[in-house]
Amino acid sequence: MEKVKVWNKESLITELTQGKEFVNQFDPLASPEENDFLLEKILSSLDKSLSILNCIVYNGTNDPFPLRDQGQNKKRKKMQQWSKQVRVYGTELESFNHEDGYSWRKYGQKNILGAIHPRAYYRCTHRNTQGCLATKQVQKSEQDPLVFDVTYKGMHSCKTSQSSIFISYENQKPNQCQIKKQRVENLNTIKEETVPFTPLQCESHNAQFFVNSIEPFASESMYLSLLPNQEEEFEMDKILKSSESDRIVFSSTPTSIIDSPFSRDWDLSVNDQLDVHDPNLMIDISEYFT
DNA sequence: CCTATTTGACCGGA
DNA sequence: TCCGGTCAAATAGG
Repeated sequence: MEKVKVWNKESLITELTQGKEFVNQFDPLASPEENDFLLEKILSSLDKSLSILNCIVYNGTNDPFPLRDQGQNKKRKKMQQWSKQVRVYGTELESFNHEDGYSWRKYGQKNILGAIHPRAYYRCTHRNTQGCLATKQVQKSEQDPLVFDVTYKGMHSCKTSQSSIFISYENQKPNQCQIKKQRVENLNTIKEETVPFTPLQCESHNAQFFVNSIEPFASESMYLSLLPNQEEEFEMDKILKSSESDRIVFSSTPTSIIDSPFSRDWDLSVNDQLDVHDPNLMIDISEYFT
């Protein structure tokens, strides 16, 4: 399972604050060298902030990447579309394969006029089997070779997501926590069973997760993946391992997104609860279920 | 053999 | 007609 680095809001605030500091220090009367230096710092802060935003967990809104022309009662575009930039690290650079919770199949690549890098076209692997029409386009950024522009088109209608824990906000009563285990029996049917999973259990197992990714098409839910080195006694991991095609819905409380513990905590006042091995972020999920 | 990727051909909107 | 997006045959690889 691929790990995706996650940053928290504090890092974002730190970066932005730092950027603001640099802006404040900017003095038109200062030497060009000094201001160049400051400008570089400002740009760097903004760049880092953007990177953090690209990785940060989305919570409260249904559409973290709103369309520009999403106005009033105007006709919707034929297909929803949103873009984001993804920064890659180390070895990912060579073979860009950003794990976003869905499986994609490449179906084309084009050189784009005026662009240095070609654009790659992907569609959902389950297009043929489940008629899922989601697609995405990936193009290396010209400004930063570590950044990829990713444009998503269409919503996923497919039901499979391998080896992911799926936290769902929907239809929950307060202070309940359960795992819905979904097994894809065949291409058309999904068998679902509910496994109780209390906050106590979360705590006793010291459940820690890497946030894998949060995608706009999963805006009311999020994918988490288990830490690979905590597998032995951890019940959920056993469940995960029981089938390649298992999908686990890890359900929690809220009656509304706004009141969601995620929207509260996902403002990532994640401080002490977090075991931070920079730059990866681990989240003790027990705090979200109290 | 099956599935995924590559890549030139093709299509259609501007 | 140009160009971005998709198709599909060829190819790769397990």
